[in-house]
Amino acid sequence: MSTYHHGGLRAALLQAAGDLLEKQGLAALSLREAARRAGVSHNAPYRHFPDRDALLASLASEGYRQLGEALKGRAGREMGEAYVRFALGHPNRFRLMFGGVLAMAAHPELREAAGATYETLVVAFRAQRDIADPALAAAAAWSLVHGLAQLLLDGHFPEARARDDFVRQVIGAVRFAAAPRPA
Amino acid sequence: MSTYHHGGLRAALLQAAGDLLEKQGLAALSLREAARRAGVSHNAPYRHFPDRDALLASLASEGYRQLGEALKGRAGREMGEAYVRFALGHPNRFRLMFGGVLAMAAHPELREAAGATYETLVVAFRAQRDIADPALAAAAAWSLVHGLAQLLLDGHFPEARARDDFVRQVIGAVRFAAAPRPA
DNA sequence: GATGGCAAGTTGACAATGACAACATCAGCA
DNA sequence: TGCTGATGTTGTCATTGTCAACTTGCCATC
Repeated sequence: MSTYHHGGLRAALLQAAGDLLEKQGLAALSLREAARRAGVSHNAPYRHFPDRDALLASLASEGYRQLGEALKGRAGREMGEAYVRFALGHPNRFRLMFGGVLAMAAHPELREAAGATYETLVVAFRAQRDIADPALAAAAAWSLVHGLAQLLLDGHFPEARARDDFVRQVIGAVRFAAAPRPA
Repeated sequence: MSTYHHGGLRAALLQAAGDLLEKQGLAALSLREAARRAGVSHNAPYRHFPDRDALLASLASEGYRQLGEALKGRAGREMGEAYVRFALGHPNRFRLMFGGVLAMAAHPELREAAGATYETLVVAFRAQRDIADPALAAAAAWSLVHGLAQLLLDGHFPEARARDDFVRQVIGAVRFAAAPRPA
């Protein structure tokens, strides 16, 4: 069987690149190494991705979908905790998604995946009737958990020995402005 | 005047690298380009920084100090807004500081600069007596503004046409748990 | 069943980069 | 005067992203 044509190279590359990213970090992720691991020549990836950034964008999009899955079905605090858990569980993927390496504008695929995930958040908040402005609350909630995740990842909360508790407490320390007057 | 010895190479490199970073982004920042701009050979930087990461760490430390300056003297909402303003005003520097490119642990200089800035935040909150747990509130506040900044930077809030107002509103949508009982 | 075209892979090349080693310059001090 | 160490320099290497040109082999069409 001639293996000249790989068959599922695109998927194999994403797999290899994902492995590299998660286990060794973004810096270790080169197109050539991914190609090596997929058992093809150093230029084969260009048949499936216009350039390195395109590969990264695909990995990030995967990440948004995974994150969306992790949030689905949860609400409130629980959703926030799931968000942070995802970030801590996939630090390098998370950083790729939000590290500003990729310009959202240049990768429509990214924008769509990210937008869909955000939508999950907004919907969850829209359900709670006693909140003044659900959209604003959703933005604030996302900001809170996102910032918390990022700062934990970067090691900015050394006092957080027991991460799960810390996360719960921080999220618990916040209230959202109630609807001014139930008119 | 023989210019064999530059005199202030370290500072000149930081200057050049800072320019590159802020104007063209992290990807465009190479040791060699910085050396070129400082008018020295491609290897001169190694006399002042062990490797590229060390240069980046210095740039990030500068950033923490600048951020500290921007926060100093402000409190509450105002401090939060200043935080976001700093991030939006120096996007690439901010991303370098928090993008996870640098491992805090590997650069003590970084840890110290970041810690000092965080201290400013905690102190500001400790002053407010009606808050249950100031340390927790500080962590939550930092998370909130940090996440907000990051998400804005990445373009995740396309609805935020009027950024300043949006920031004010999001920050305003949050309350911190009050002290349970003024014992 | 031959054939021609096109997607998918391959080899080869190039410039840029981070890093190492060996050499050059020069200020200050014994 | 002459040494020495910090600061710069030149030379070199492996790695990487990307472009160009060539190869393979499946599929449709005659």
